Amino acid sequence: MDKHEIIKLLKSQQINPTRQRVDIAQLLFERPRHLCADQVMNELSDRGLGKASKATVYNTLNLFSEQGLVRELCIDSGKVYYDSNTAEHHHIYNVDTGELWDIEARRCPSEMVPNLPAGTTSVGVDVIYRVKPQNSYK
Amino acid sequence: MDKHEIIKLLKSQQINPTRQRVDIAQLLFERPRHLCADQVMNELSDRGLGKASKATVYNTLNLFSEQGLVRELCIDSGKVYYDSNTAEHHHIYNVDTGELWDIEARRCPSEMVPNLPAGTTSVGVDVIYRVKPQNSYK
DNA sequence: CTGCTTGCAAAGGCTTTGCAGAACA
DNA sequence: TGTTCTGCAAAGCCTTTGCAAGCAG
Repeated sequence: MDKHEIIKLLKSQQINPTRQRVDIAQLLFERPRHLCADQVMNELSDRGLGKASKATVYNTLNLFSEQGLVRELCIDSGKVYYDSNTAEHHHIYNVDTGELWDIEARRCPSEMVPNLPAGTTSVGVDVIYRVKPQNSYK
Repeated sequence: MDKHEIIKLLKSQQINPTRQRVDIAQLLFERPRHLCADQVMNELSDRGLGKASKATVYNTLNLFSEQGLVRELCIDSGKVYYDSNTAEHHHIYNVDTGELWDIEARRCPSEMVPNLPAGTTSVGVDVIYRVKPQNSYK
């Protein structure tokens, strides 16, 4: 996704495309990724991209998430990952190595979808398959 | 589950049944529950049960989790919940109110279980249906 | 004694907040 | 000039750690 498309994307969500926001969006949307705040900070400086302060990175990621551009991922407590793939999908997580893969969502037969509590409506479903190396002792 | 059973349960997992551990286990196993560390601390003092220090509560919950007596739940980042229901099951989480319900695991037809990455083996699957009140603006 | 537990306080990691200065329209 | 952002530092929350004192066999 080039800079022009990024700006269009941000504007489409009523997000003012400031330099920092565009830079962060470029990292996220160059391909489907899972990034946490400090990875964003590091990549910004490792590449030629302009830097952003910690506060701005957090603000921006929260903003993107509120606007539905990314999806917050709660894999293991401690830190939040932001998933730039907003299509419905599930995850496989290697608890030993931290690797995280997207997998296509398995569409369940309708009789397998649970009844939601009265008065509630669905916001989404998170499915995480946790795996470990076959010869791990954990 | 009475005190005697609790002690037997702990011993069965090679856990020395100290006073603090038994008290914490009683909270968890009186019925299927989802508790985080500070809730455990509060309940210990709110009821006649003997108190435990923060460090001990955390150590104990981690110990129980390592020994498979409880399951760590990562619902929203920030804090860890410990689920005393270790039977295979899924969850419904109300993002507005924080309510959390157990639901029976839907056993998927085998063709819906994803292929795991080569060299890995399954540790478990977490499924969380996120819901909100029907008239919430969130 | 010796090893395991506890509890306090300090340290640590991640995230949010307050606020002054900068940028932009 | 007014609004919106940014960035620094401080504060906040949850959790872990270091270590001395306590307890049990």
